[in-house]
Amino acid sequence: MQQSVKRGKLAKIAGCNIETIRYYENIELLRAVDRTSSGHRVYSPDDQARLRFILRARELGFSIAELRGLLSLVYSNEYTCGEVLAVTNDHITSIQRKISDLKRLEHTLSDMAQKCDGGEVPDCAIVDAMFH
Amino acid sequence: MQQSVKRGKLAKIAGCNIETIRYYENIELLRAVDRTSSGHRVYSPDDQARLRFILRARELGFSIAELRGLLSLVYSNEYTCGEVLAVTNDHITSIQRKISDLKRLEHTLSDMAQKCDGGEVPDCAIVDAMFH
DNA sequence: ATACGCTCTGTAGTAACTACAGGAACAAGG
DNA sequence: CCTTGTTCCTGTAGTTACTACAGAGCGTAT
Repeated sequence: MQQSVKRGKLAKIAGCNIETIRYYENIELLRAVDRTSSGHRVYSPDDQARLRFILRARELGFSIAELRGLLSLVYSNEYTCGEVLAVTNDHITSIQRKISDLKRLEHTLSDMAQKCDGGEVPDCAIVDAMFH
Repeated sequence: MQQSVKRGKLAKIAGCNIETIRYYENIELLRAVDRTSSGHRVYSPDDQARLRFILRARELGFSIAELRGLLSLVYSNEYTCGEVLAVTNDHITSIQRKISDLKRLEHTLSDMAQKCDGGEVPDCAIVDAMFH
């Protein structure tokens, strides 16, 4: 009971929106935590750690589906370093793919922008390119 | 009437899902096109060009909000090259920001993965890092 | 005439939250 | 003890850009 907090305070210390916590409970990323007699949620230090883990993984771009896999590994108390590494490497690959897609996009757009003189006339290489 | 098509065929030649076209009509990116007497939509070559423009801009990563601005410029018949270039440059900037965010993420993850030996033991640098 | 495929409509689902409304509970001041 | 203000509860709807489905009507080929 020492470091228990309610939802508002947890949101503040964890650095997320208060509604996000309820959302994570709804989709069962967080367990249905203990309540006071009047129904207010009470988060133990363990609950707080799990939320921090979730938020950190989300910051690192893991989807909630990926995260579910990660959490069940970690909380099974039977995970191996290799299993976690595999999930992480998959994720790195998908980030690299996104980066190269965006770079290609940037190139295309920069090329288009360069052909455009930015003048006052309604004859624009960008528009032409978009119409093909 | 020469090159008019219905929704299914338009989707096929434009390379999008048939429902996407109706969606664009709902949100008023595409106008409510002419109908046959029985209510089937009929797309003129102009309608087809506008759809291609929209799909191409979406491929280039313009959001629908940005696209709306672009379309009203282009279809006002009063746009200048400079105006289009400004929208495009904003968009390039936002893509560059996304790229650098993703690169930072990739670095963090790669660092974590490198510290992890991928072994069979349940003691993982990645998990440690996620718990802080 | 019948079968098959395309089109119509409205509605609900996707991801990952965020926001709001209406009501109960808690904490502090007078 | 009462009032006020903040926090909490619930359910529901909105966000972005689509996609999917159900049930009905229409078009065409045999």
